[in-house]
Amino acid sequence: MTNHALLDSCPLYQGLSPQDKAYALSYFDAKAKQYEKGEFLHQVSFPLQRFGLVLSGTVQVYMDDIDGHHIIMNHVEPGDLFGEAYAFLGTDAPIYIRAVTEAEILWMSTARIKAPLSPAGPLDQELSNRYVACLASRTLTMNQRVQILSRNTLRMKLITFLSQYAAEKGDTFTIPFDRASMATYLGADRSALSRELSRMQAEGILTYHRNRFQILK
Amino acid sequence: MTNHALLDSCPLYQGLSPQDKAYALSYFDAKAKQYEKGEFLHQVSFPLQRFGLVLSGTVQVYMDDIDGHHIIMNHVEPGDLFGEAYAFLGTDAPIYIRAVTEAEILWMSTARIKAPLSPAGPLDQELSNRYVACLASRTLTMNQRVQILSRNTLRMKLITFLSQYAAEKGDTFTIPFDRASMATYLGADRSALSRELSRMQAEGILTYHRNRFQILK
DNA sequence: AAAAGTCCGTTGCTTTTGCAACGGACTTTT
DNA sequence: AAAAGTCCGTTGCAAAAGCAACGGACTTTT
Repeated sequence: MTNHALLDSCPLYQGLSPQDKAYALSYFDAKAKQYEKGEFLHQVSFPLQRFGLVLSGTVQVYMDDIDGHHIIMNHVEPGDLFGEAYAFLGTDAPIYIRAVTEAEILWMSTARIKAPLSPAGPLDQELSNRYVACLASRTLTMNQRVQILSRNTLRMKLITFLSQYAAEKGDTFTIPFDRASMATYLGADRSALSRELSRMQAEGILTYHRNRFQILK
Repeated sequence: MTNHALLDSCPLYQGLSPQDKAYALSYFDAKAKQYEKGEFLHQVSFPLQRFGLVLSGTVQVYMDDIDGHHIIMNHVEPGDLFGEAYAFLGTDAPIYIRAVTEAEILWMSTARIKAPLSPAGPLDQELSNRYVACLASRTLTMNQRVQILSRNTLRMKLITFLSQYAAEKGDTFTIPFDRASMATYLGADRSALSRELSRMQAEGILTYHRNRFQILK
């Protein structure tokens, strides 16, 4: 059975009554599926038929470059969506999607968005709008990512990255990355990242332990 | 009068009959406006009410970082859209939009997407789908950008950047950037970029003159 | 409890990059 | 035609960052 409590943390379902949630689940033709740690949810160069909502666990969307480096496109935690754009376009998706931990995914279809029932039910337009809003928000998220990656020193990337968390969560927060993933996410080397974090801590800019950070000034 | 020929190069209007184009223009409540070189189309922290289609000229969407560097979010040429996501969400847009050259912009509204007429005309759903497809494509474009920026050496950024053009246009192509903008787009220093390009030319990887490139291997 | 595995900080070394500054080719203005 | 402006390559130098390797703390497995 699908976890209705978690659905509330996803903008697609947020605040809907139980009946409306049930309607929404059928609107998106939602199907849950379980994955083991390390399992691939999608392989390069297949079209992505559906987009996913992470119900539990963590998922990463990434590409590989020639040197064998991963490029993290999207790091997905419970309540977050992935693949909305690919699913709508139906084009080949040159990405890997992999379960970082054991994970449960709710797979959904865009068919009703593209071809609404006629006459459309009262909720249909609302759900369509929510989906489009998610798609638009994705653009904003990626803008933030570009903002980080465009900085030309690692320190500035870090400051931008951490500021974005601080803006949302306050001075103290936990990030969903280990060091290696964080480095990949920032487009940098892990040791260079550790070194820079050390320096910034020594300079009194911040404090941290593992993936928990506190910004001091 | 709006240039109907150019509309055909925009996925929103492509292939529509003249009557359908006229309908589409009213569907999006399209209004054209002229801008001088250097003029701002939008300033930081105002909500963006409409999204734009560049009819002529060039427009850049960018942010500024603390050091006064520009971060190019979107470089927009005739036939391209900008601001689709902000316009739909109606949130504050922390960006500058500026005419790089004299430009004519077709400003459009998302009102009909959010609240379709009922009953909807036969074209309405098609136009809505086209808009959403544009939004989804934007995500893919930004993915490509992230792919470039995630690379950890300038050379790899360059190879990724140029490969993306080569994949689309073949071995020889012209890019829409001068060196300074190209460097900003790659998140790098202009002189470092020039240096790396020189090296790659010396190594026989490519040939270039100004913004025209030929990939040799 | 030992062994294996994971995560992370550290460091030496080399390469890359940013920064600042200059000059040449070319275009536009006056 | 001179002057001003723009664009771009070049270079010296200092700082930054990648790479590789090691070791310690901690967790999980056997």
